[in-house]
Amino acid sequence: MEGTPQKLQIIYRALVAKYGHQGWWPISSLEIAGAKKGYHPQDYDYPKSEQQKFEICIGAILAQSTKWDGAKKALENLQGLKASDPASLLSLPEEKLKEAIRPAGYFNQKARKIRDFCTFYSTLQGRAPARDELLNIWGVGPETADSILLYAYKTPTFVIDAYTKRLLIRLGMASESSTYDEMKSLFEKNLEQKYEIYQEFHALIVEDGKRNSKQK
DNA sequence: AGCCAGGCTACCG
DNA sequence: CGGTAGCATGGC
Repeated sequence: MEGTPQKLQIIYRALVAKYGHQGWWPISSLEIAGAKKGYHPQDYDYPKSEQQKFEICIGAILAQSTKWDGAKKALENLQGLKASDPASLLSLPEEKLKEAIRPAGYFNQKARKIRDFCTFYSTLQGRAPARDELLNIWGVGPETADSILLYAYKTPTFVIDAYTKRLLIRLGMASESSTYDEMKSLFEKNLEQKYEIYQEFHALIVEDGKRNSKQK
């Protein structure tokens, strides 16, 4: 794979040129402060607080197979209930939790996922989770685990989602049968292993994917 | 009015 | 293993 590194770097630069720096992961407190949609372009220091870090984790679960707006509304509802930390979430009655996260869809499953995640998160005592630990949580698969590691913990692990797979197939760099880990290592082996680049690249791919699916 | 979102689990052969 | 139904809401 001689041309692969250059290919990915060229795509990356082209996407930055086309859409500009994205500033993922969106953070609700920034939106309140006036940042566009809660994004923070070219500031890679987020999350800057424990609360923001936790919000990214829950947001990653809520955003599974759903539009971000729905996940965002769910996060806002939880904040309205003052349930933005593991202990508060765990003490929330089951029905209250489901009602709050309803806009994110799959609320029965996601309620369990959030509860299980909170239980795990509480055992961390502030340390970063290992990827395998995340994957052992019910409801956390590879994309959610990598999103949490990349955006909440600044770990240089690449996130593969449906848009990424479509892009790679379109570029002839993957096939329908390519596995998650194959595609993930394609990026990780051919790019500088910097979390800033991984964060930006994934966000750009999603932006590109959304626009392409809209116009067609 | 259907289709599909920034997936994952369970269960099938 | 690979393939797929089921999960649910909301916007277009």
